[in-house]
Amino acid sequence: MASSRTSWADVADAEPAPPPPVTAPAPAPAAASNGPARSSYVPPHLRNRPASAASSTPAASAPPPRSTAGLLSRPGAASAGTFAPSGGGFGGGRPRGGRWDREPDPFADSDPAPTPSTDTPFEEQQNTGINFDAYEDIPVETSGRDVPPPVSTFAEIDLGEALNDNIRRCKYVRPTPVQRHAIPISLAGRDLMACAQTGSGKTAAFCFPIISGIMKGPPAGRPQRGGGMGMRTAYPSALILSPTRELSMQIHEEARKFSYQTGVRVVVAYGGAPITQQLRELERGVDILVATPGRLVDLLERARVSLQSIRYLALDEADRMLDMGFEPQVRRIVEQMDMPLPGVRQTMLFSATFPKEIQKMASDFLDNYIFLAVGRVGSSTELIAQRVEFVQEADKRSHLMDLLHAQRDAGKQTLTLVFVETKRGADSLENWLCMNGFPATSIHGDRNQQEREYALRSFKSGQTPILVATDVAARGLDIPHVAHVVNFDLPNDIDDYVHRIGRTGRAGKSGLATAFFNDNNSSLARSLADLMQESNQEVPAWLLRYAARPSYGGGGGRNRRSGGGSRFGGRDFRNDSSSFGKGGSRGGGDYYGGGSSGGYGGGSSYGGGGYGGGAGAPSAWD
DNA sequence: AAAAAAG
Repeated sequence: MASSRTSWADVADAEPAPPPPVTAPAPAPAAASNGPARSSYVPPHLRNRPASAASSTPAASAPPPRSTAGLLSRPGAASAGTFAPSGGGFGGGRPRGGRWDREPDPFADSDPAPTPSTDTPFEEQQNTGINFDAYEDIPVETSGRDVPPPVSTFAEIDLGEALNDNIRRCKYVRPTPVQRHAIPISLAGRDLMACAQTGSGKTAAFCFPIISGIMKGPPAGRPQRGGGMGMRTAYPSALILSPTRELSMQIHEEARKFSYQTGVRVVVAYGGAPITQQLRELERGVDILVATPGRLVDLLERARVSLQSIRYLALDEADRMLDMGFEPQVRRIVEQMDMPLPGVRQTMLFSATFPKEIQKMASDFLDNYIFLAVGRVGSSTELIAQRVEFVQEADKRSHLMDLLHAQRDAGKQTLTLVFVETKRGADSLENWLCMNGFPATSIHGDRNQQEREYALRSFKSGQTPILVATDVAARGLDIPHVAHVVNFDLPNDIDDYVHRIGRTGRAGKSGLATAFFNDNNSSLARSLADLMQESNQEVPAWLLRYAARPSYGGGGGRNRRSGGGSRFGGRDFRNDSSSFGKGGSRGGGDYYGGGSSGGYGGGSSYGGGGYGGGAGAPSAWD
């Protein structure tokens, strides 16, 4: 995810964002006054329009009159002269400040930098030397019909004044590669399947067009047919789905920054938290709903949310959303509720890894889409030093202790993220670490949401600089200052490994990833060795010997990436004439290239120079 | 086989 902290553009200028200017809110424009006072929420496309237009807004989901959060501060609302200040409505002439909710400042630093207790301040470890010229060399592959050309500046895109202000507040100077390509595609209304790194502004890449589109979008009068929906049903215009609660929270925080003072309302809904507050937020109006699947299904069943006004659908970590565990739920949401069909809505799928099987499945959700791949996997991990050590199960704990001791003795105050395979394993390792005097906490799906959030906060702040985690923390989470990722237990899927180690080495900093390998991981040997080689990492001889062994059940190159060393991050399966459907359980198929001619084959043409180059490209493919 | 996601 692109938080303001990890955006490339942001890193160039690492000061904290200044508080946003205090804009004097104009008197709230009056809205339709011929209806009951409850109609205080006006969809953005009707805002700043003559009252007559607004008055046609169905008021079905209208909240009580205290709810004009976005409206108050929307710059456009300052030109409220067009609004007839007809009395009543939702508040012409209401004193500012009064009972009106002010849009909270999303740029306020609610997430302070870690406060290390020892010598080395984090700031000194921060690499601020971003080489922006490196952008130009990033390999990009697009396919599909009539691909809109990329832009190189935000100025070339008309995102509107309010959005431009927020881009400035986020200190984004230039669009990142994925933004340069994805934003014009999205603004052109095209569906998109994008392979993109996080930390390169992926969240912004789909949020900007959505926000912009909602602001200037066509009046999509709220559907009234059916009548099944109640008065309190919310009709979001955009839906962003993500696989974990914490990732949804993170996207929500980002989206709030991007939509600050635009009048576009972003609401998040996820499980494990009391639903009542989420319902209240929804009642106040929602343009963009960020959600995890389970809670959304709940809301849909309660008819508190309807998807019939959805114009934009975005799946973050799309390959995860469509894998075995999630697919039924996601299909239900996308195909069996009241969501407009592909071709009517606009659909955007983002992920770092896109197995061909999942690409095929995903194409069900898309219409005449463009495939976009930005960057090269091999170089993306070059900033991360990868080590593999042979450690028997029984020796893992003492080995980990050695690592942590060494780190401590080196005087490094660093955040260390330790991945384990099971929730139970996470608990017991955390417990063991604490017993041995290491400040550790843990996050996994059996901990309650409060505990999960507290653990993450405590880790981020440096208060508990060791976090033991299951794969709940493997994807998308932007945790600055993680210097070391330990794969205490290796995952079974190389893609998971890529996502896990991508928690470090972000935003131009170098990172270290250490894996404990033993016989239990032999099925991963081949793909791990390949990945390391392609990332210019030194592969231990013993691992190569493992890799050379015919792996159980696998045979041949089943678990291996093809493409002659090019691991360029994904190819459009539509361009792949060979048959690749055979026997592909996860981890088995060749995701990254079906033919010998990879899009950017030969890797070395990009090696060292442009993208990686130590210049500070984020290194995770998320 | 495990993890995640509803309560």
